Amino acid sequence: MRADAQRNYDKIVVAAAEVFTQRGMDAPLDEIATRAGVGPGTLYRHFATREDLIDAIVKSWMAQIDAAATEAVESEAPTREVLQKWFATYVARISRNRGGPSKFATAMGNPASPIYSKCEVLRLANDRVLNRLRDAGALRSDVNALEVCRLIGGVAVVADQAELADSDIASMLGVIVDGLLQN
Amino acid sequence: MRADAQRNYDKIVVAAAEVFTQRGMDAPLDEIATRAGVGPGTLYRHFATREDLIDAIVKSWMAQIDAAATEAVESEAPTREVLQKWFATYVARISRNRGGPSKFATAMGNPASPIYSKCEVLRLANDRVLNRLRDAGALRSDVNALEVCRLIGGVAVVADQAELADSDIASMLGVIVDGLLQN
DNA sequence: ACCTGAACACCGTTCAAGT
DNA sequence: ACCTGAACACCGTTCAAGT
Repeated sequence: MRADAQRNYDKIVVAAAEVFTQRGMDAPLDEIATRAGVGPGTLYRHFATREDLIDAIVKSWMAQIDAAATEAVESEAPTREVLQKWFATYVARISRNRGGPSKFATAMGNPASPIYSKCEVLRLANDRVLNRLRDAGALRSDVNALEVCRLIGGVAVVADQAELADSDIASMLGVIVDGLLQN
Repeated sequence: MRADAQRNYDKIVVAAAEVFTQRGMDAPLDEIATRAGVGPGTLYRHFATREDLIDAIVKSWMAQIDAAATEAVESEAPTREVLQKWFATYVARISRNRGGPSKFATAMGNPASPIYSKCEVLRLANDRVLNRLRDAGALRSDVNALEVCRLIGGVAVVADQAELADSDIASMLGVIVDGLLQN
């Protein structure tokens, strides 16, 4: 990539992170271009769709998700608490920007989506945690990581749209945790 | 209301029901006005916001929800099956139009929303079913109807956005059902 | 090869003019 | 009192002209 193109690309990503944080992931792309100091055409040259831009933004979120999953896998706390904490962290991470949970929900399990690879990271992180419980014989047998991503994603979407408090999220997650454990 | 106004109101509601069914609840209002044979200003005179229009449309859905709740309350089938079937019906009803689940999720528990009264109908229907289980001692104690509306609503939103099959919805609901029953 | 910004399209919303 | 439809605003998207 040419030096000036690389510079513009970086400026757009920085501006998008700021605008998405302030106004949510459905914010006008125009505002991002303006803040980055480039024309709208330049934004479109680098990111053909809004989702391509989102993909670049959430890239940096994934390491934190993986770290949280690792912590859950290695934790020696009771299974229930481990799961509850992991889900709470998961929701918090994908809810960093308003409108974000909905983007993940739409892309989850859809290989055609520009952010599909990020959804795969989420799914694999969940899979690691679930496998740890499965080995311990604590998990119900008819459930897979994709399904769990969707269940927890649903909580995140609703919490995002209705602007729920953490305590509301926690009790909703509690129901799902209990539904996943035992028998 | 003047006779011509009433006629236009009715035409708009009929047209909206058709357009929402075909194109979802985020369809252009302009298309509804055109199909109803009225100007855009007339639509705005009768329905100040999109949600006011949605409120008029979903009004006719509520009787079906109530009927399903009554059937669940009076059913003599095992609790698990009763809950599972009730939730499946609930999701199907609020998912009749694409984009619908998200509207309910946003309005649920928000008295300022134009469709709040319809959300209350949903909540009370859920409350009736849950009380039946509570009396039987089958329900966990720390959960209320609003929370359940949100949990099931989350499933509906995700299913709607990812265009999930009924079988996928059923297994997600199964986890929640198990999480709600016993202890 | 990349950038700019004018231009177009689409759609929500308002309001002056009409009945 | 109600309706019409032109007009405006906003925003996504493209593309001819420039470097």
